[in-house]
Amino acid sequence: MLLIDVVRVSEAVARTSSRLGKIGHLAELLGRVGPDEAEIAISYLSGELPQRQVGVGWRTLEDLPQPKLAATATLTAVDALLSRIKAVSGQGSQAARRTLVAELFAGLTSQEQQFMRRLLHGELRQGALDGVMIEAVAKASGAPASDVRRALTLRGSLPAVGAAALAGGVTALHAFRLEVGRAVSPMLAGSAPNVAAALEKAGTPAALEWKLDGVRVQAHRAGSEVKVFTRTLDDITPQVPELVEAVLEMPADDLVLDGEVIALRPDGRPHAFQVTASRVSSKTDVARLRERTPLSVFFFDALRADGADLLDQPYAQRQEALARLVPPDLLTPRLVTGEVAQAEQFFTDVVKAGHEGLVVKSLASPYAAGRRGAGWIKVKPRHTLDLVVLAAEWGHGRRQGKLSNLHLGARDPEGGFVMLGKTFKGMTDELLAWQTERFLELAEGPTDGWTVQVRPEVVVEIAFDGVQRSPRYPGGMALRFARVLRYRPDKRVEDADTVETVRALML
DNA sequence: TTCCGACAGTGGGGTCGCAAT
DNA sequence: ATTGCGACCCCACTATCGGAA
Repeated sequence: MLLIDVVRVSEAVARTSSRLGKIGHLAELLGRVGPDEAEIAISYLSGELPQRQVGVGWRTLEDLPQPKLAATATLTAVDALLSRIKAVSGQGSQAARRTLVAELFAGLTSQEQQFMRRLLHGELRQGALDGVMIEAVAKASGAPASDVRRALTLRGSLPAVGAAALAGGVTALHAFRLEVGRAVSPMLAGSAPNVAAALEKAGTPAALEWKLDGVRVQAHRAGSEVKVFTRTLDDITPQVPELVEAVLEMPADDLVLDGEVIALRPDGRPHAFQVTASRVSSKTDVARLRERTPLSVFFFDALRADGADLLDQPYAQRQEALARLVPPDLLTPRLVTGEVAQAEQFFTDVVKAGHEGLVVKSLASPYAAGRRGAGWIKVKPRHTLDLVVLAAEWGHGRRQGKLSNLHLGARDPEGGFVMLGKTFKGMTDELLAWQTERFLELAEGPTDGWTVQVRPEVVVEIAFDGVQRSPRYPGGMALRFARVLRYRPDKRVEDADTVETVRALML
């Protein structure tokens, strides 16, 4: 199959707003792709590369060779070239990589170049990724979507699952099983504004677990071999020896556990997230790093234990298995209750202990891997500040032509403003239209064609999760997860919060 | 007919490893 | 030694479609 066939379908999908229409276009192509090219086609049309990453980003794609006029590139040829690019990126010069990237793009028409560039950026923007492709695979193979989804959960790769479904239908899908040593898509949580709302969603009584601000880990043990994966299924085993040792001490040699790894201070309070993230991502000198910044692990779920898969068991039963295997000090603190007052007290306690909040879990829910919002709901406290808009950046995609990303500043009592970060979150279309007009009126000073500097006259109420140390911003601090709540036309700039107020929140 | 769950899109700050400067 | 890029850790929120109620 030619790349242009895939590109044309992608464009048709992008033009269709109906999901069923998108699924129809995708399924039609899956019906005519050969078995040796199915994985590549599924991969591209769900916005991924079979190679995952090939070490090519926006900078490498800045200047590309002249496009060809005739579309002759085959899927397999393009795929082979991408594999070579990945191999060179793994060990070799950027010059060699650029040569191969140029070779790839020189063989493509301008239409194909556009597609490949977006694919490499991870910004397909056709309105269809995994969720829609699952339905398309189901339609093309005649298998139920739930079977496709379940196989994906267990296998972690939609191209592999899709190709199997196209070749062998439902039977092939049922052959996918949880395999110790291969990561399962982790179950994700939805969110609620407060504990009462979360309890309502989960149903009572519910389990409330501490939400620790660390890195999600999935630990597998087969005999004396342990592997640890992140949320995106990356293997981080060498970086977390503490966790490996803890799992090896457990009285079972066939298990899969879900938990969170976090760096704690000697007094038991958590380090800033940056400290945990740094430890977990450091690959060199791990032995020395662990002495200075040891990692702790807290497990909250068991996906396999005692030779049995537990994914379909209700939460309460998985907890029993977990408690049998994991020593009490490695269990995530939890409380089962249906009383709102008791739950709110637990929330107050966890925040006072310096942690992020709670995850509220339905006692009946199975481990619905890879989906958000099923039976788990997170609750975190929310801070707010009144800040001043210092600049705005033009948006991309559906926000093209709209000023989107805001530069936020706190008032400096000595005069001027100190930038604390940016946000593009929380804006409705109506708000985007309004702020575009307003900030163009207030535009002032130099522009790089991308960022519009504005007179600091507009006060905006910002919600955020916390203040973190920043090596980037002048005040040495930045807001974490900032989002717009509303504009405050009733407030003057002199009423905005000061740098001192923000600094006090960092301590 | 209305409601709501799931999805895609739009980007945020911080850190590491690696190659180029 | 420093800088820039790519990848990946954490992530919130809105718009939209289409099945559920």
